[in-house]
Amino acid sequence: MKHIAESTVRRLSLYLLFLEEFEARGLDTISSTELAARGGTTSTQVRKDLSFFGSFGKRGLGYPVVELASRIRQILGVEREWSVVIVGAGKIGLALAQYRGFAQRGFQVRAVYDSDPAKIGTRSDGFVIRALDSLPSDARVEPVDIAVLAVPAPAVQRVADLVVDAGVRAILNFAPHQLKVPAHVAVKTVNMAMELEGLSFVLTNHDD
Amino acid sequence: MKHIAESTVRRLSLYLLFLEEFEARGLDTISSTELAARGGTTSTQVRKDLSFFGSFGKRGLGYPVVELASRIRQILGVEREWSVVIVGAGKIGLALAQYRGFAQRGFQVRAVYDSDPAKIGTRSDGFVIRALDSLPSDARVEPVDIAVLAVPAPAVQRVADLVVDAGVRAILNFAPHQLKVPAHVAVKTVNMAMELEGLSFVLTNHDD
DNA sequence: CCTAACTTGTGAAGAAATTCACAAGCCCTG
DNA sequence: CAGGGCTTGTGAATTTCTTCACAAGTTAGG
Repeated sequence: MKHIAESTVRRLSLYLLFLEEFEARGLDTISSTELAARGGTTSTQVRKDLSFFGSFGKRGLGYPVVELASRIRQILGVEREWSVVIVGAGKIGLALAQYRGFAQRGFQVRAVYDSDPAKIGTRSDGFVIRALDSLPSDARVEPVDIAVLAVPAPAVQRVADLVVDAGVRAILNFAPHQLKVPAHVAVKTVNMAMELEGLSFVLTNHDD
Repeated sequence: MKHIAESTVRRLSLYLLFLEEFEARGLDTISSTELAARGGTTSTQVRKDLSFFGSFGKRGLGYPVVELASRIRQILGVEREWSVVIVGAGKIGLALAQYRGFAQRGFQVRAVYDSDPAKIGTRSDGFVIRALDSLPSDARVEPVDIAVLAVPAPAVQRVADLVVDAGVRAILNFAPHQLKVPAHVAVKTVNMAMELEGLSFVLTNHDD
């Protein structure tokens, strides 16, 4: 398959979000124009994005909502379940552990890890915090697809190395630190301060 | 000024992160190559990004670490303080309220709001949860630059409308919902499930 | 002071992403 | 069953972003 741009994948996620809203409202079909209006993009962009994966619409009519949603889920790989672990039982880690948005999309949080002895063994939101050291052996028993890292920046590279060694092939990193991982491991970093900086830039350089 | 790409701004944030590391390590100068290696980009990209804003380096030598960091802070508008409020005193909102990464960059969390009467008035991490209804009058007394929205998706548009009416000009949205706001308001949405979907896509379509 | 080894800054080239423009298909109405 | 009004799918054009290539400036060493 031709290389798909990251931006296209992000938009597909958005489209899926809207399709599920439309699905809930019982609509049968939706046009690229409606989908675009909802997501702040253009109808051409919607059609181009979808065209990379096939032809899902009917000319003159639009796209069948349920079917398109299902196809996008397939494309994104979210029609199956993914096994997720959270590393870091701080405020952010625990908030993520109980976040419903993950489960809704088939991301099953299996366990929460921490290296702080004071936290290990304690219960929070139905999770018993496990020792980080036990992650590799746990992962052998029950493979982990995605590790969410919510640990302090100075520790995150070490933790990333550990989860990669444990066979994890995708990492969602919340620490403000750029990870170095082998090529076969996918990483996304969410840097919340960076997002605010983006807003700060706009506020500062906005000519009004 | 020429229009600056979002991707450039994101990279500037990254450069600043690295520069502060270098600063802490006491290095005087840094080359575009070193900066690039650290952030997974190319030296040309670094120089091009910086060139939009001026010439900060010395040929043959590199960039003065402290000065470049300071200039980037200026460009991003983070050499000043920004007044931030959090709306939504759920797990995620409270985690964000106490997140140190914000304060480190001059983003001062002034207050946490919620509309749940059971939460209003309770104390958490040093914040007394305020009634969402009081946000507009609070904002008149002490202006709010940025609102961070950590409320359920169905409520977020209503909340966004409220904070925009209260004079907020930038929103960081954590709800999985695309906001509609007036043109003069800057919005960034962090959709955590969407990030996982991006990883899911890579895991699914990765040919190995 | 001259040369070698770096490094920046930047037009120009190249690649990638988005938008344009339109043929082709579908549905509804009369 | 013909025509009008929509809508998709997609090559081509355009715009945007990245990379190339190199002149020009700096330092260090002999």
